[in-house]
Amino acid sequence: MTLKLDKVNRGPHLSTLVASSISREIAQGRLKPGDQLPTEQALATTFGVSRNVVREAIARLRSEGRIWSQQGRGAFVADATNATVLTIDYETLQRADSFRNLFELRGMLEVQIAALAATRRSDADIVAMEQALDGMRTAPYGSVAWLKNDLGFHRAVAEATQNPYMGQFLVFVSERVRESILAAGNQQKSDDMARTTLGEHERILAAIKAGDAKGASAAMTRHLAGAASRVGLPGGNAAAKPASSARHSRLRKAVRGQAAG
Amino acid sequence: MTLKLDKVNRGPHLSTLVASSISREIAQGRLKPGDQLPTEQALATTFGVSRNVVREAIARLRSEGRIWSQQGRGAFVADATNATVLTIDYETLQRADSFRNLFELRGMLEVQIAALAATRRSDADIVAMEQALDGMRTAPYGSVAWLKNDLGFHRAVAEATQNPYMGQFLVFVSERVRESILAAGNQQKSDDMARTTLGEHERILAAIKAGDAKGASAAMTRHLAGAASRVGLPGGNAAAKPASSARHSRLRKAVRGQAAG
DNA sequence: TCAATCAGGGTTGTATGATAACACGACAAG
DNA sequence: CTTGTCGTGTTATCATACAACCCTGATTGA
Repeated sequence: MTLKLDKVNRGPHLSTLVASSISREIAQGRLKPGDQLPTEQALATTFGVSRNVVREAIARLRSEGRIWSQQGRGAFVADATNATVLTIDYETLQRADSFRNLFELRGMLEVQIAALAATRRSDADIVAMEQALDGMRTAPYGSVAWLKNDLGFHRAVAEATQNPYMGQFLVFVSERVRESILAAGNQQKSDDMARTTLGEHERILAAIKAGDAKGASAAMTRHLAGAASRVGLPGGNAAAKPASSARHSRLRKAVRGQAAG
Repeated sequence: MTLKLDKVNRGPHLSTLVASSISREIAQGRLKPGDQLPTEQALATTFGVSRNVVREAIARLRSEGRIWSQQGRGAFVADATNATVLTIDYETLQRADSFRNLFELRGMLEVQIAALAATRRSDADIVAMEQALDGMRTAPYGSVAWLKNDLGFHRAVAEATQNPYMGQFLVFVSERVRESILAAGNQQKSDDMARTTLGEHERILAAIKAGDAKGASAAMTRHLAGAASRVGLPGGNAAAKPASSARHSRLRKAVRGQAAG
């Protein structure tokens, strides 16, 4: 049988724990922009780790634009708008409303992207969409191959806009949505769903092929509504996950037995 | 007197150089997903740095989801879809068409957000928008305070959707757009522009206040069209400009300005 | 008095070596 | 063929030391 381990392995590294701890201090306002962080040595002792680990954590936060450091002075909290990367951390992803919100954002992008794709698609884009659709036809519904081709179809649509950022953003949001779905884990499959989903995709492709922007966005809207109901969105925000609070058992060697159950 | 000196230097850290070097290897396909990276020791010797520096670079790449490492085995290149952060590096930001593409993405978000905000805004949201507008009225056009309030207005609109991801994404994209504008450095100011821009914002606010979704998105569309022309982005066919003039000095200047605001 | 200089401590950046934890194949024993 | 052990290689972490740099305050010179 396929034993589904939760993919929360999420950094047994101490530096990850330190980084998210500091990150939380910033997010919750206990460290405001401009504030100076404690020295690396102080952080090392308070967290009970070596200064090296603290430095890895700081390197990570610095690359995210959250903090900024200068030799001889110290490390400081950066302005929020300086963030050079867009990140959605795992904890907020687990909240019940985050799935609905992400889905809404995804829909907003998809509908507009479909319309744009209909007016700009090239022949190669059409081929890519058809290939992804074929891949979905030959894979069992909900399997890894199916999901991969599903995402591939939507990415092909996004790339048909000839705007690379569309695909980049859409894939990013879609992946977060997919993680949310997996975290909820309440999806049920049926052959009926496979047929319905395929039909929705085919209608999207047909509209894009015909260069019908309005039709494409309408078909995409229908597809998203169907997908929402398939994952139990309308009234069913079934967030039955027990909130994973087994995490902070004080740093150090608490990470040993994270087999979870 | 705090005079801004040329001290930015943009990453004197060796770990930054190592990280971007590895990152480039991945981006250019010399390291494919699943490939194993050289050992930390090997990387340290080839780059001529200490193993510690390599570890900081790897910690950074790992936090970005680009690579994945396991104790006792090694570090491996992760799948592209595993990226947990969305990042737009300065090199692609420098390309001529990236500004147009980012602006298009921003517009797509803004128009939809405005419509959604009109149906969901609370009184507090309206107050936030009015405050931002007041801030724009009392600041000189194009000044740091003006830009801050401009962004604040759009963020207030996004927050009125009651979907936190909307604001997060919009601010991120808008900041990249602003960086692009600063990098191009071809903006010219006039009092006329200030009045026009303010008027556009006021019409957006009025529509949102009235709960008029269609009006809000229409007003936002007009505002974006105006903004596009103000930064020298003609409506449809301006992609031909080679514009390879943006050099590193310009880029650094833009980075410095962003750090100040 | 005032200004420049300089010494000292504190902080980050980097290097180096050592140890623990883990993965994996080789190899012998059953 | 299976199992247990062991050795090697790798990452994760610790500890220490030094270099580069910033800031402050005392000293010195005019």
